[in-house]
Amino acid sequence: MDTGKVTIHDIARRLNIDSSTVSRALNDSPRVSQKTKDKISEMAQSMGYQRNLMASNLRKNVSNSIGVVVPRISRHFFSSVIQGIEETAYNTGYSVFICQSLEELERERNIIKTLVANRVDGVLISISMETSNYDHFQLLNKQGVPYVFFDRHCDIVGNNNVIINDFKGGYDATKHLISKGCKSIIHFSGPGHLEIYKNRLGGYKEALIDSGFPFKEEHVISSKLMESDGIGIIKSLLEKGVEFDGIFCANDHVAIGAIKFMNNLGIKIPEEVAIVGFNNEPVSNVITPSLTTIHQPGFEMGIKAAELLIKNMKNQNGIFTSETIMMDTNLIERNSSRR
Amino acid sequence: MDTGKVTIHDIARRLNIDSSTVSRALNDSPRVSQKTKDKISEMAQSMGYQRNLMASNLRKNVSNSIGVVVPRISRHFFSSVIQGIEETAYNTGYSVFICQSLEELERERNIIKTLVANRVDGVLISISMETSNYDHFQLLNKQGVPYVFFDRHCDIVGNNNVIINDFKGGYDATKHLISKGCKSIIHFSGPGHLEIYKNRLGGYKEALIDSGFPFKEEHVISSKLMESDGIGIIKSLLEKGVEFDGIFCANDHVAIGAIKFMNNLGIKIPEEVAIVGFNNEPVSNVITPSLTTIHQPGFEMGIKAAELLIKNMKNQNGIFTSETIMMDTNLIERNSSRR
DNA sequence: TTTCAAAATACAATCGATTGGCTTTTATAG
DNA sequence: CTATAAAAGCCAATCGATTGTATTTTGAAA
Repeated sequence: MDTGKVTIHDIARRLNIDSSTVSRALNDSPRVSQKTKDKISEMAQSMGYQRNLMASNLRKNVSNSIGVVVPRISRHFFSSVIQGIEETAYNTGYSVFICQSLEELERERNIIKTLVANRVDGVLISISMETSNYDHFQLLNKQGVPYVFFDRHCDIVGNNNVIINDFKGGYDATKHLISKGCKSIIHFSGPGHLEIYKNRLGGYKEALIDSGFPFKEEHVISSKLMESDGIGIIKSLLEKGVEFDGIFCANDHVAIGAIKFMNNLGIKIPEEVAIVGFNNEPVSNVITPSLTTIHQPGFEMGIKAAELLIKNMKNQNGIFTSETIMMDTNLIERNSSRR
Repeated sequence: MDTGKVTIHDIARRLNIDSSTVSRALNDSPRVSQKTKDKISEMAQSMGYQRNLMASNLRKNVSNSIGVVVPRISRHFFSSVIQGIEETAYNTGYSVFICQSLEELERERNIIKTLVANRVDGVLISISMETSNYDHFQLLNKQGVPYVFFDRHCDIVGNNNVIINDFKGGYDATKHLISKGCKSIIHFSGPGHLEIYKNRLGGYKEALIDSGFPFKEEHVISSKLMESDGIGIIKSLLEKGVEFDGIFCANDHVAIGAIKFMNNLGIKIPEEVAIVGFNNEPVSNVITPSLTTIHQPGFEMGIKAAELLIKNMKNQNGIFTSETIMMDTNLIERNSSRR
């Protein structure tokens, strides 16, 4: 079957030499003379040769690519991480497969399978909200594909992780509200099985206790942290007559929903209720009042995660190490808590 | 070299049959008996076999994948288009390579090369702001890789495009401002060589003329449409003493910048200046006042673009057709122009 | 039991690039 | 002019799956 595409054999035939010499020349091997190299690369150029990576990779048994699995690329945080990953990958000659689980476990499973079938050399994963079962990652172990979790990780030991210090983020956010005089602080938490939300909650709890405030179960409300959840939660809190003067939200979206709704009700932010988000999404600086939030170094995280993965990919003497890199957050004070 | 990965040959050896039978069985060929198929798939399962797509694709001379090139995945519009593309691709069995040019021509060039080297079966492109030279797309023609432009297209005939009716969008936005009583409307335009901005500008012009207003060169200001540009442009307009009571922005970001800056100056929106954006980015509904904008059906566009591409990929009898699908926009009225 | 088409399976080439081993060419020294 | 080591290049196997052709097996009819 003639595909119309030029191969090293075509070049070899034209120059009346062997295809192995062409291959070596194009790879700048010392086993080919400069004169021949020049002749070959000129011919390759003029014939419009493009190396077939599928063939090359098959032979070399690598793919020179890494897979990235995120819940959604549209989330600012994830797209900055991806930026960082691509930066490192680009500099080290890897190409990047970006995949979205859309927060669905089923898709996450399929993605892992496809990545394995495509023989990626490594995988970077931030798990979906639905992911509470980790069996599908065993496929990576079985196939000897190194992988690193970033941000949303699993509570399994022996993994490689690059994570945010969510505990400190939650702690700082809560302490900040306390320092602003809040006496009764609600926490909008995420799905309970996700480590990051457990840790943010943990930080919240400890900050309360450290400051001599009681921790109340009923002050923690879990949801999927969508904008609409913010509205619903505020509504039901008011209906139940729960008193509060501060909210720490586990992400910015749910905070935005809450702010919009409270703005409509005429509840004054930050005077009556101060609010802190998490993620530093671009919207957080656009809403009125602007939202105090916890910044996560997404770009740097991407770089670190890719570096850790590549380190593991090179270290293919069968010895897998496990390492967890924790990255620091910082609080950005804006008007939603400035008083 | 033993890679530890199971191949059809390993399965064949274990069952004492030929690897071709294993291959046919796993592909559910009628040439293999049901009994053998069962035996093989059971063994494949238990040995943890995963098809090597690199080998399979090499042999079949396809990759079952399409490449997508966008300026940035973090732009809401592009991520919705990608969602649509993935939807279609997923349903037709293709996997998707997502790549970001980051608005740089150089990266766009490299991406095209890498995609070609990876032998993608087709490419979907939305060009970068720097792209005014189209030579690198010739590589796709030379290699016989079909491609479709979406949103940001080239002004070359014979291409396949799925585009927004930018002219109508610009026309509607301007007409809307006029209907709200604006007498002097400024247009924040994008880089002049991009078709989409030319067309939005064209719509603006026609709407003015249709309504008996003069079109003034000095009312059109071009920039890269970043948030910071919005601030800068307003500043310089005020310094120059240009009078205006309406702004039509070629994207939402530049509009956000302008709104923030005018809010700070105490210029009342929409009373003193009404403003309309373009893209319906999520922030447009978060800023105060909320931004009237032109919605583009990103998701649907992704579906259409992928469908058109796949149609072209199948139609590989050498006859290339060219088709341009134009998608309609609609104006979303919000507070920045409600009066 | 033989016959023979149909069904099932085996053989071998192939996709395009890479690479260890072997042969030819070249250049230098004796 | 020959010997010989180094340089250059060729040969052939290989990566793993697919597929056209050839061969064997099966089962049913004669």
